[in-house]
Amino acid sequence: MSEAHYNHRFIEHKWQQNWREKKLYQVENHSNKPAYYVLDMFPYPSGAGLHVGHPLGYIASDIVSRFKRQNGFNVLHPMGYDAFGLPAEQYAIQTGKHPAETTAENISRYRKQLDRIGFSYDWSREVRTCEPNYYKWTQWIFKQLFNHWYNANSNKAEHIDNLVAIFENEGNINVNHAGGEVEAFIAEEWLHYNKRQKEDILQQYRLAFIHETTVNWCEELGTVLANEEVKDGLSERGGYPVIKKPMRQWFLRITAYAQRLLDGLDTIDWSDSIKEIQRNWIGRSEGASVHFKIDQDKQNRSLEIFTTRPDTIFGATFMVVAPEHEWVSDLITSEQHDEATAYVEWAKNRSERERMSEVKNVTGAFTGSYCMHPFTGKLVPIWVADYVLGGYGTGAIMAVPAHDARDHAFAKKFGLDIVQVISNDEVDVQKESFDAKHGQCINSDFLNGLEVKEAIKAAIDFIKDKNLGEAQINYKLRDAGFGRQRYWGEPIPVVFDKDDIPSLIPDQELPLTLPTVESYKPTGSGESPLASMDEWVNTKQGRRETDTMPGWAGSSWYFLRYMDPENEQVIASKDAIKYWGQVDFYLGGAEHATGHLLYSRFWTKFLSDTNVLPFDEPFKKLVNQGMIQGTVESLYLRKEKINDVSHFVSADLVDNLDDFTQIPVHVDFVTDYKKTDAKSYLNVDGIRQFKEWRPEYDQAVFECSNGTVQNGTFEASDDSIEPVFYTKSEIGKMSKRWFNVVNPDDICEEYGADTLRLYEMFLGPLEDAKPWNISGIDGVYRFLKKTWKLFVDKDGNYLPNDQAADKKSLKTLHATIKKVSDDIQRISLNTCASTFMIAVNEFTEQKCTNKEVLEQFLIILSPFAPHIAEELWEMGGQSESIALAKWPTFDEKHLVEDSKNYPISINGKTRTNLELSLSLCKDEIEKAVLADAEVQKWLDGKPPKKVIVVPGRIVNLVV
RNA sequence: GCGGGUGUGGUGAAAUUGGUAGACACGCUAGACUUAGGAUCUAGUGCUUAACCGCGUGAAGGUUCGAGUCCUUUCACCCGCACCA
Repeated sequence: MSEAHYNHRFIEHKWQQNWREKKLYQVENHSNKPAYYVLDMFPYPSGAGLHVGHPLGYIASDIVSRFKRQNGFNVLHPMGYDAFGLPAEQYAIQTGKHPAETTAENISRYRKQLDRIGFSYDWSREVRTCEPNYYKWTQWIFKQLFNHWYNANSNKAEHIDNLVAIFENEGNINVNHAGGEVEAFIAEEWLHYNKRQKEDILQQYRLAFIHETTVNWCEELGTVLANEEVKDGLSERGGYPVIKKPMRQWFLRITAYAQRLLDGLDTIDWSDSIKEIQRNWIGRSEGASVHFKIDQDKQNRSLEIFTTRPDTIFGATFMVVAPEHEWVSDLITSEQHDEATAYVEWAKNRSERERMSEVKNVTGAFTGSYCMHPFTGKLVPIWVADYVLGGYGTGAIMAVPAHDARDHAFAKKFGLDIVQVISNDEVDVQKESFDAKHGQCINSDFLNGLEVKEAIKAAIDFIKDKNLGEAQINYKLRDAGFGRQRYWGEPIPVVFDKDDIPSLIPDQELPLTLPTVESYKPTGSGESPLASMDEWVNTKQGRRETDTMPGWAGSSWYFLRYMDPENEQVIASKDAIKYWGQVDFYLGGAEHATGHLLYSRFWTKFLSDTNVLPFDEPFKKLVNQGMIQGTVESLYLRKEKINDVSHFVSADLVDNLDDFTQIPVHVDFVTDYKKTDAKSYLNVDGIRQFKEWRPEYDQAVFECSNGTVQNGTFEASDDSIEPVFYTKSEIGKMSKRWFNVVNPDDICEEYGADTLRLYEMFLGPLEDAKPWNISGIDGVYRFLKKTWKLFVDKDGNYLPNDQAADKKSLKTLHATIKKVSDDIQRISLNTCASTFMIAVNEFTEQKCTNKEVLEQFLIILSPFAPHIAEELWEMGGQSESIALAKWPTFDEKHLVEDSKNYPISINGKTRTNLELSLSLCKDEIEKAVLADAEVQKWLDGKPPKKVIVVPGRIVNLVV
């Protein structure tokens, strides 16, 4: 006897247990079916648990997985955890609880939440980046990077031993590599270098290398941050100030792959916006490097600059070097010493934040030195200014104030010459620079009369001919800092000997496991908590590296480990990698555009160079799900206290926002939260709850338009009984921080996982950001109940039977098959949900009881709502899971119509409809339309000027 | 400033190749039924109008028999990058 009513709690529990026991979603690495790999970006298991936004992408990818499985693919659909990270460590600092412990707890909570939603993950393949048997391979990849260099001739990574062999034979004269600048040496010299010198040279070549640089130092977090982790001079996590500080750091030479990372974008199916973000980040620009001979230089040196506008070289009236430029102190003359040195010191000590916030405010100083203009031979002064960046190009520029806004501002401020060299009709270059890349050269000797584009070519040719420089390509992309002064990360498998020369620990000692420490507090000296563990740090081979790897290390290759998670010999077997190949479908947030998504592409290319992988792009197709937003509720608080008492003011009374700060309020206290057509507000009870929650405001006054509330009593200014204290409602992130989190568990409890799944899809296009709004969920729940009623009557009897299906039902079924099959493939999952609703409405109307039709419908519904589909499938006597059922084939013949209700438009406006046979030809249709009484009325007896007949679509008359 | 994206009812949104704009839902309005529910069913619901007409996809032009869709200009909002020479 089945349940008469749709009971989601019972059904979902039953089937989740059944799938688990049968290991239904476990897959093998061998199959005669084609492989398909569907991957979610694995989560960082935070203490807050999942909110309804997280599963959005997981639901979509689960639908694709189930769809592919039913279409005959062997589908790899795994899940795991990105388990190293700062929050667990900060929690440990506060509580002393080991990060491994909190991480494990968070993971088990995540798992429970995920299980309730009915995903088809193969959990036997779960990976956790913090497990030694996982990070063993992260360390192994690091070792490979250390042991390789980038050969710019063969355009791939090669083993460092090959490089050493070359050095021993012929020095580095013929070596063309991507990496640091190295002075030329011959074999003889190499052989005479000592160990230290050799290693210093090799460090310029290795893809993982240690290097003294200025880093983004965050005092508060006690760590170095990558550029990506710094936003506007503040740490992305926590918002603490970040300054520049010199430090010895591990780096990965991602810049070696800049061009390939750029080129590879053309081969993958990702959104334009993500590709553009990456292109922008890599920041390729073409131009020329030019040497400007320094006047009166004892060493006879030339200042090398990079420009994308060599066509404007005759307009270069001064030079600028960055304060970090290595020759700055040499360039500063004794007359200029005091002023220029003071400036350089000042500029170097400015924090990132100060530099950014004062972009408009140009600063700089004259060094006292001059360069010789390579084209004219004139002397041009050399300035130092921090608008030129030490890290880009050569850290020096030729300034062309007439055609570059920044140079222009600088010239104006310091009274330097402005010489126009590109003609234009719009701007007076003495007042404003003309930066556009078009116009003709003037005042430019042999370039005169040339268009900008031609002039660039001509100038580069000249530069090359005269040996003044060469054509050059620069990238904004920087090498990636790889060391973190943190505990909760992968130890870097390196020891330093007594001469401080780094070497790798041998493979058989991997994994180098993370020891237990007494304190997780950073040492403050910039070293990780590991540094205080003498017995761990000091080994026979030397002193261990105490930095750990950054968060992105483990996530840069995790998709490979799912293929063969237990393998102890290699990161994954060749066979497994060959069978599964690239990720066919990758789903996750767009916020990883310049982090994870770039680093994993880099590692994949590297592993491809070293023959670990047969492909060099990790993710063939990428879809970015939009954020599910929440409504943030806040109260307006006067910045100034009145008589030492805090005053909150109802939103309708607030005029000048500058006088107020916004204090977030827990949405549970708010009346009419998110109801349509109602403004949300606090009543007396809400105010009381708020004060209990934030006791520091216990004495506060709440001003509303109908009175004030203080100490729990409401003094009305009119005859109202209840205060209405309006809150400010804004669409924003769903986050613990804003107290507006909706837990998927609650939705599963009330409406069921199938409703949650279908509703999240129904909400709108997957890639769009959309606010979570509970009110629509009833419609989806009703739909599932209606679906249930197609199969089960009110007494619990199973309804479908073997009576022949009528034509209409077959038409509904096949239209649905077609639409849903197409829409899943173009990831238009919201329209699938509507299509199901239409189908169920039609079947209900048709009183369809044909078992075959209804069961085929269940199959296509099952990726979206697997539990109810499974239950109704079983009721029909099926013994195998619906997840293994074959996706129905669409048959055109059921959709063929013999007539069409033509819209008849007159002058482009639809006026009437006419039912006509589809077998009619154009002329016959025209005749029939003109004969129609309604049409005649519109024609008013006159013949139409023109008749357009589109058979099967529309008829349009022009009168 | 540069790059990417989005603007359609009271709300979430459909409209895949230019062919009946607003599917499917939410909400709302009436009504039915009743084991009074967060139930079910029926009808209506872009604006305007008694109705016809008219007007309607951010705005203004254009192409076309026909434009949400194509072209030009422009406005607003969101996201990313930003002193990158």
